[in-house]
Amino acid sequence: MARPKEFIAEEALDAAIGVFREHGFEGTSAEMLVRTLGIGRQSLYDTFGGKWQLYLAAVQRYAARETEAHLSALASAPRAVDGLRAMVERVVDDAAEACLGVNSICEFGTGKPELAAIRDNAGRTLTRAIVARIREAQVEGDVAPDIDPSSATEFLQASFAGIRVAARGGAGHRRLRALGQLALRALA
Amino acid sequence: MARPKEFIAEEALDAAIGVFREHGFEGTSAEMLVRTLGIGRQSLYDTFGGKWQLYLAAVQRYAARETEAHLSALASAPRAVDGLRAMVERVVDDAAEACLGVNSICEFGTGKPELAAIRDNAGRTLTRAIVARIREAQVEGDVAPDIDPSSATEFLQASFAGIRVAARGGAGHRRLRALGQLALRALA
DNA sequence: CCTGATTTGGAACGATCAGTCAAGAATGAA
DNA sequence: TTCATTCTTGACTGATCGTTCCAAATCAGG
Repeated sequence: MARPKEFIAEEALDAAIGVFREHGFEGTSAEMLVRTLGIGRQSLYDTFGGKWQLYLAAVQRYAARETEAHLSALASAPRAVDGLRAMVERVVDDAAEACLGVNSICEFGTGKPELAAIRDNAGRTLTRAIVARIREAQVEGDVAPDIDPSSATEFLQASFAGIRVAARGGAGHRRLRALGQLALRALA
Repeated sequence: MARPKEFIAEEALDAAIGVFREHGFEGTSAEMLVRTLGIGRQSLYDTFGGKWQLYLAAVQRYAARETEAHLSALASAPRAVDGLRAMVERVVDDAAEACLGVNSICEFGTGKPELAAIRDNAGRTLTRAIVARIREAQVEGDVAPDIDPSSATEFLQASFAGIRVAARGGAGHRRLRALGQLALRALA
């Protein structure tokens, strides 16, 4: 039909995730994006619409990837508590890179409905999966029966945010692991 | 000798804290500051030096206030564990407003040494106080003896960050309280 | 009352911002 | 090959950024 694009939109999106997670939305300029994505200015605007839309798309993609990684770890062991532990350990191991989710929450809070909607949608599936796994672990005797599974799930997710903020603040892998272990201890 | 200032630097700083904690550094413009602080542009630059220096001063002052509030809650009860609980509950109660500390960590990470230095200095005193109170609580039998007090302290601080991120993401007071309770449970 | 010192507010600065335009380059279909 | 269509490139836009300059205003000391 006509000239094909010289880049792959998804790869560009991945590069955009890398910039936004490190510098935030306001801290990222259009020129940084053009340089990092390796595409022309006009291509960027033609393909993604603008800086804000690109940001939303990046958060969306990041949330999907992150959810998948969480679910995968969660299901990686037959015993529920081992799945929970694997999920925590993956967060610890990957915490060296800033989390775009935490970043977007801190930067915009609940002020941008479109952004909050992306986060909520991505979080729903994960939340359900964690709740289910905690219930399992309660049946298996690895999580205290008096704990509300929903609260425990929110606690784990908050702990992930805490671990990631700590990592962003300079905490090393050793300390992060201790944080993860203590978070799990709260459920025992 | 000459014309006195028409504003009080510390009050202006408090106003600056209010703007920065809500919009971050990059998200705050000089005009927003001028309007919110209620002082002239030139007065702002004469008094504080510039946007970045004002930000550093705001973080500094915020860190001092926050540290004091933590220490006060920590010492508010004779029994150590009650002091720890009071500290957690204060964080929960004040989480409706964004935390400038968490914000600055998320926005800049370890990239700005001057900023990291402010945080580290403010954190040192608090960390020592929490460690001491946790040791006390261990002696009193309220915190498990096999827990490393330093790790537990870092865990509590990370939990504060988690609670604050959750609040910024829209979690209500009820949920935040559950997070705080679970964090304390990890120490028992 | 002056006079020297300092603050103040508004205009203005160059730089950079996100976003657009136009013209050339590259493609597939006819 | 030719043509219509799309993509790419780089110059360009008005707006806004943080910051500075300057003149008027306001004080304290003599």
